[in-house]
Amino acid sequence: MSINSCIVERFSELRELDEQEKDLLANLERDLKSYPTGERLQAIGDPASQFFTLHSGWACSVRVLADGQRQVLDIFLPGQVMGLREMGFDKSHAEIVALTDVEACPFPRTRLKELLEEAPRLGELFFIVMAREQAMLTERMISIGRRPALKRIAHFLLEFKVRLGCSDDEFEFPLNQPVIGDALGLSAVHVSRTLSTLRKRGLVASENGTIRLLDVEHLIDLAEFERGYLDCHMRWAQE
Amino acid sequence: MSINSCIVERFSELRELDEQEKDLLANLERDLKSYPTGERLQAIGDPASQFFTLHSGWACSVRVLADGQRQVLDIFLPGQVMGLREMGFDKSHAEIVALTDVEACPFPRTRLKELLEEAPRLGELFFIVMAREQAMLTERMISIGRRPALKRIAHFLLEFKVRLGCSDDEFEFPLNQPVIGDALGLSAVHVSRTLSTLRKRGLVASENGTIRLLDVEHLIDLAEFERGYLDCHMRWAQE
DNA sequence: CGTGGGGTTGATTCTTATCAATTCGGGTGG
DNA sequence: CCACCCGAATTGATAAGAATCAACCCCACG
Repeated sequence: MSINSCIVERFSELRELDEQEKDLLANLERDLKSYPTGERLQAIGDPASQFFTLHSGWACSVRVLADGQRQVLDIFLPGQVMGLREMGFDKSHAEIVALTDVEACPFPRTRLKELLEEAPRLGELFFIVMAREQAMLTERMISIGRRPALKRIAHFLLEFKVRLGCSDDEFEFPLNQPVIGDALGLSAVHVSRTLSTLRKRGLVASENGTIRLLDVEHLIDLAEFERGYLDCHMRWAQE
Repeated sequence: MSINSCIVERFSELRELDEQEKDLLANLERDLKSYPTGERLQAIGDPASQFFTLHSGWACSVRVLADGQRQVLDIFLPGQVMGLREMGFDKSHAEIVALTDVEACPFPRTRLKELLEEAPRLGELFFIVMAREQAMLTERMISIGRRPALKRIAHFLLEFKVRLGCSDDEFEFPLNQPVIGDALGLSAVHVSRTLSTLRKRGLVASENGTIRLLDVEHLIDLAEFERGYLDCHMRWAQE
């Protein structure tokens, strides 16, 4: 393949893949299209007949309520398959929106079905991927339901440190405050205030799209962040 | 099989099953154990090496925070597989608790793997089941994040009407107010007040474990409940 | 008969939303 | 180069929604 495939990279973290499996996965990421920031890749009510692999940039799925309020459901990073949740439904229940300039590859859901027939051993990996995404959903549900704003945001930031796999404590973070609010069930104004107190406490620093976690241990403590959260071990799939 | 199998019933709603598939599924529900109300089927940190099929009664998965607050993640009804989300992780991230007297069948996760090897066509159905559960999670995340208590509870009640598949507007509803609160990110006290205003408005009535929706149309309107939500069509799996 | 869990109700407090005004920085066009 | 505009972020003042605390009732159950 000419481009390096993010999805192959991701899945390789779960289990050693053979060449056929790698090829099949990489095919899901072959025909990249570019979408500018803010572009809507999928609208509510669209027939749920296609998925997307995200190759570069950040995206999210979001549900808009009657009064204009928004709830962000997922934040997608490169290597993720977007739309898997719509599997089993006729119509999409959420929009998919590009949060930065994005390269993604749309593919029909039948392709996934074919792929699983050709390489049934990949099915298990898709299960694990879905389970991991559910774990992120439930963790955010816990945040929104039971944690105050400060812990919510601290937890949210730590989650990205883990998801991005950066050993460093400074990373690109292109989410603006309204998006953070819509992901965490807060108003943009309150996100601003809360980030500001995190800054005042010397826990984080940020400048134009980059965030730096100044005291990870303290943050983990504050957020009751579970170490090992999201560790999907290769062991599992290899048993 | 001697007992009728709830899980076979459930899966049959998604696709016509052949006899082998039915047998394999029914096997997951063969060795029923009884758990009294309040019993913990699984604890946090338990090795995530087994799942449960729920045969009768209601159960939930719940996460307890350091300060004792709780967030209920799922409410399980008969025919559901409990613990699927832990797939891919070493340790369980949530408790599973019996909300009523319960009959359930624990089985090792390896059984699921074997089953999928013997009947690969069932894999797709498990995907759809997981997607449907994710849809319920996201819908509740939207409630908790963005809907006021009245709409939250209205939506919650309507969801059970759909999940229970009861054409009637009156059904068994064994959840007490603390549990409802923990599922919806509210305090038990506020659940009481909110249910009371729903009653005052003539929208619902309830007595000892039974609830009656007096004005479903109005409730749907109030909750912005999407008709067709959770309709996983047989069509999908049959394509 | 006590006991404890669930439910209700009232008073008060706390967190967060909302509304509004201001600043800042980055683009755009004259 | 500057005036302008716009979106994002900040800050203050106020309001709304829900939590908390507390008292009480009811009832099933030992």
